[in-house]
Amino acid sequence: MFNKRVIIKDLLTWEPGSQEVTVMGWVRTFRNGQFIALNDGSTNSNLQVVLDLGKYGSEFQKRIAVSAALKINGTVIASPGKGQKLELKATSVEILGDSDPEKYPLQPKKHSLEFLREIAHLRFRTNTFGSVFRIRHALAFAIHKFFNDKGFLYMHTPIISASDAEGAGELFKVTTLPLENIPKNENGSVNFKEDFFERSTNLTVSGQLEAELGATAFGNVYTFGPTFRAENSNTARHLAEFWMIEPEMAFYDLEDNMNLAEEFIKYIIKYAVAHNREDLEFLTQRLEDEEKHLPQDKRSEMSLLQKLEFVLQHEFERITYTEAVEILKESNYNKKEKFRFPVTGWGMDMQSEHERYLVEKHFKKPVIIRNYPKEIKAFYMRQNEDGKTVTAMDILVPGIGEIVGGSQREERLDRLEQRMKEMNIPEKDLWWYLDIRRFGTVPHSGFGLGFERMVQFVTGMTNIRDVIAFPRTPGNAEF
RNA sequence: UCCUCAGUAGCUCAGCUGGUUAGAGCAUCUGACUGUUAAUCAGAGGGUCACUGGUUCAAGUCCAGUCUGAGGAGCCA
Repeated sequence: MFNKRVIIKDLLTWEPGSQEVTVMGWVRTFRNGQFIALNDGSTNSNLQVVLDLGKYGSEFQKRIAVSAALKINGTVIASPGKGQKLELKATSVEILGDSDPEKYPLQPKKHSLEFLREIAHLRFRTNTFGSVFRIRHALAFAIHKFFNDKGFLYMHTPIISASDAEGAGELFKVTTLPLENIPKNENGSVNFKEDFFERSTNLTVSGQLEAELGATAFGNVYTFGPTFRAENSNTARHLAEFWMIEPEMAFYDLEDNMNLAEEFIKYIIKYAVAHNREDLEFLTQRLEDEEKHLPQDKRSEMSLLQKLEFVLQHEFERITYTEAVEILKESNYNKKEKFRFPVTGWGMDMQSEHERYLVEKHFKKPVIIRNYPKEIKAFYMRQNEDGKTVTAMDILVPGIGEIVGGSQREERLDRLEQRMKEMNIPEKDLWWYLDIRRFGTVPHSGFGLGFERMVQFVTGMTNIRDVIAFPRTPGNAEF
């Protein structure tokens, strides 16, 4: 019988009254041969367990080492010591799993995030990663709740795909062909007829195109699944395997799309602020301690919790691409030539330093930029009447950059076909996508939100590798 | 992939213009103490100075290459 254990998070809210309970967890510290700080992952707060002096013998006490797993029976009493309201007076202690202190790498002290990344299988046992992953869970749950409450249908789009949806980026090939002896056609190309699917396939880079098929039947759908990009990107905000949320809505124009995206982002932040207060307070403190080493001008203007509250209380700034370029051109930064990449004018693809200037220096809050030049955006975005721009929108947030990319989709068959020709997208692979425009086509819109970037924004973690359990990046697929 | 910086004990780091047996805090081990909060006190063990090659009487320190990591850039979510 193991499931009668009391969860420490719940127990800590009790009024002590000599209740007899069983708790199980892992030792965080053992002080004075008498006091165990026990943690079961439900909260960063530890339960103080008090042992009777001399009752267990020194051999047994040695086994109460950091991260040993214990089952403890005891009574909940008011704590005479400072620092905790209650404690557990142990009546019996059982060691479920030993932890050799000579070999266990974690200590009750600060570790660098780089070091913890190398022991990702153990880093959940730290306060920082405990908080990050409880918040990650809460955000994932809030996302499903938000869409479910709005009547969206959760759609599972394929992981293995034959189409290169956005024409974007390098793909991971999926094959069962023998790598040491790949069957070839007469012209030397790979003979995919002999492959498992009898065609070339890869891991998905987006579920959007399939989600559009769902939206034009169910009205509102969303996907929430893994996404794969084989780009050789080595940055604090890119992963080869990441999770993406892609809502797709029929009868939505860009305005509706932006409204939904802003409401959505605020909803899930609000959920975390309401349900993960303790973890957010811990991470807020962590960031403040971190920034104590930095010079004054490098420190954040707001604490993590202040930043989240600020985002909740203010409208996102909404500007057009054209306005964004004007702001950049007129900025003191540009006039003093502080940008590494000069602002060349309309038609330029904004560099991250430009986006960061708009978000962090100029507006100091999330910004939605819409109506980009069609040349720098994907084929499926709806063309505006000016012949130059498409109804795209990106949402940029301080510290992270682009967190959402979306658009109204081109629902007019002739316009879509013309754009695909211009961009050399083969129509024959996407016949099903075009069919949607042939049979009851409707204005529709959607966006993609990078889940890990969202978790970064809410937790304040600066490296994306620290908000996913086992990060996949170039040269790294351990665990 | 490009640019910049770094790699010294299990962890975090010090080690000056090259010069004897390479240091500290924490952790670990031994002992003391016992209502502690990253407990405290005393002692002990622990190093291929990332790797390979070079310069030099002498290299942790200088040079070259390689590997690994971080920050920035590109690609993007």
